[in-house]
Amino acid sequence: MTKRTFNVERFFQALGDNTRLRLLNLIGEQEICVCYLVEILGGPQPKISRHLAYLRSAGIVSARREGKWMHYRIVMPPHIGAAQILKQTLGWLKDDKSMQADRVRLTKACCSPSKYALLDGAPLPIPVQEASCKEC
Amino acid sequence: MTKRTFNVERFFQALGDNTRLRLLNLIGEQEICVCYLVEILGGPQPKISRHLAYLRSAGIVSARREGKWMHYRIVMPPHIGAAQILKQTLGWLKDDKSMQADRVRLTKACCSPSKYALLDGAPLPIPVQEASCKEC
DNA sequence: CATTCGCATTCGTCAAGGCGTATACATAAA
DNA sequence: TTTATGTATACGCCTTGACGAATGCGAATG
Repeated sequence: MTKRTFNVERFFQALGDNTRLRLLNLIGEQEICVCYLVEILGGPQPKISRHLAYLRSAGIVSARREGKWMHYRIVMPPHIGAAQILKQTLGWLKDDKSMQADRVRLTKACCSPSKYALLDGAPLPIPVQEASCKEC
Repeated sequence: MTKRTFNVERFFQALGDNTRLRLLNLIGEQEICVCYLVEILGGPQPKISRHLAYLRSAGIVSARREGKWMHYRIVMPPHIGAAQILKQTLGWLKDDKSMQADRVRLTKACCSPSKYALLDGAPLPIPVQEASCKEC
């Protein structure tokens, strides 16, 4: 709704921030509620929200409202080249130590959301495409 | 000499600017003199120099002095993931219309440098690795 | 030497963007 | 209709970085 034309500069700029890379890593192949992202990244909620807005404006993620919860998922850019780079980047993140740690913490949070004040009653992430969540 | 440790954010930020993408596209698999880059991009020389400095600090290019001429070439980042993304990006640029036009103009300049005031007497680009320049 | 040439850096200005804080908005619950 | 909850936006502050213009610096040339 915001950015109609895909912008290459904007695309790379969106990837040039560690918080946004962490968000993309956590979202991965799921459609995930914002509250999980806030919980795992640990920062103030507006910070997360602003970075998600940036990713939206860059056309890298899309949002869906479900009641009072917002679900985010990664959308592949229209340009084949950009899509390949995004996939490659996500794969790259999987090999990163701190990114792996983030995902482990997300998995734990998913398995027992009631232990986290922010997550009590929150909807679980929904795998998209053919991906499956072995742990949960 | 400037940045010792490779920085992921810095890497993507370096790619998030059209002038720098044009520079990387022109350098490609050659070791090329700055004067060509100034000639093709057409802007003021300090602008080109500043962007080249940015790419250097991000560890994406390296510079070599030869007399009064400076030659730039692309260096692959130490991280395999980053290297793959850089290669993919360079390939992506090859498919872009305006980037192709830049390369055509570079080829023309290489074939008759004497026609350009800035390039009279300038050293020709030197292909690196196994790449060959069919046109020149 | 001084000059010229190729390129890099500095300076001042301005816009973009990151952060924390406060607030607005949307939905659901009471 | 009020209140609470989840999320987004607005605001002020500060840093980064892009630009044009001017200047600095190394290497060749006279």
